[in-house]
Amino acid sequence: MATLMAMGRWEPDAKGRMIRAALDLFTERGFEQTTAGDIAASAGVTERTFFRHFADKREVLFDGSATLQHTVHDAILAAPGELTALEAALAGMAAGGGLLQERREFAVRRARIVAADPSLQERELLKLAAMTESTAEALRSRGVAEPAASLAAHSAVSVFHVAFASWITAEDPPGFDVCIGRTATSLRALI
Amino acid sequence: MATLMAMGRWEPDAKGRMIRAALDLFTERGFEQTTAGDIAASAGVTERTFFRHFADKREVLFDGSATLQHTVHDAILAAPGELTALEAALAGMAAGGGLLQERREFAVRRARIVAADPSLQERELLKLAAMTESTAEALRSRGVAEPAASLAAHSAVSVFHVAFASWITAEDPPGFDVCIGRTATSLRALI
DNA sequence: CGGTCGATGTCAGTCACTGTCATACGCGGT
DNA sequence: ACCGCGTATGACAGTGACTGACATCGACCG
Repeated sequence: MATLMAMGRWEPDAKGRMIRAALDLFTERGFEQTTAGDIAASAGVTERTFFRHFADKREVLFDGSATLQHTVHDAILAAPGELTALEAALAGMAAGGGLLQERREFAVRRARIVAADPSLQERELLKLAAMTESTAEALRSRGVAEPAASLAAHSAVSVFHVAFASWITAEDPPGFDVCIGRTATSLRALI
Repeated sequence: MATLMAMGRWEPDAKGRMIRAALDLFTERGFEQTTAGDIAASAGVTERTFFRHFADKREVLFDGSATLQHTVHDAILAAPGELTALEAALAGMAAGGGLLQERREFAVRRARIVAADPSLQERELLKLAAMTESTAEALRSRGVAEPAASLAAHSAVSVFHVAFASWITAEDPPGFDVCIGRTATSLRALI
């Protein structure tokens, strides 16, 4: 029962060590100036092991994205039935924001690294696109038809995106749900 | 006067030949199974020349993106002053759609290739993000404040995205502006 | 104590991309 | 017609991201 998950031959939590090492090295030298071998060595493993844990060099910065996506998806399904499509999707985004809120320091460091490299922004956009599709699927499960489901999903993720930017920038961080609420209000004023 | 632009040492339009060769090879074998050297050889140049014309292998499929972005940007600036932020942004998207409409066959083949490879979807998302930022900047030039400018830009590009998907899928292609109009109507119904 | 399974190390290989230098074409000047 | 000159290209070597194949080690299971 002590070896339920992961753990390799030597020290435990090889994946976590690589994630932390990558965050440090990327902060010091930048993403491009850090090789996969550097990260692996810094974590006490070989380069080959790095690529067994992460599909590519960028993925080391996106370990929590699947969890975030599932949290959002589940929150949408669990939202009160009387909510509109957009309201339910926004409730999901607020739930996802709660996850980030618990590790704001990590989120800020990570955001700085991503902002400095276009290839990391690409990957971030791909994760957001996956969250958009997952959100649309959840809305369809609630009986929302196309193209309303896709549009509501895109709108909600856009709100998440804009709200995240303001939350990460703020010096005195308000709650993520507050940022989402403000941004959603601005969106409603547009139409 | 015959050598105003481009032209290499041998045959003219090396860039155009590489773009067409890439489209053919990607269609036949797929993106990953085609090397940059394959495309170059098929176009009668060396691999090194390929990378002189395109920043990376994926860019060969995104040659028109800068033109599209500028067209959208200019159309927003040229839109009637009495339009709301979202209306002006949507007018820009319709103008951009007009560009794609002129080469629908190319757009369809290209879309199929992109849909089959995640790394190409990443690049497409990055181009859309650039268009979003450019759109937001144009709206700010019209006096729209933040976060309304960013949100209107995100909303308009989302409409463009969803409308494009329906336009590319349709067997009997309606006008792109019609698709945008329908999608925009669905968006307004959300809120 | 031997067998099995999973995570790791090792090594060779492909391909995307880059820097450098030599070369050849088109063009303007004389 | 000849001569430089700028620019696009060819040739070549090198780095780093990733992958496949195989051997090894350690923990658990009987």
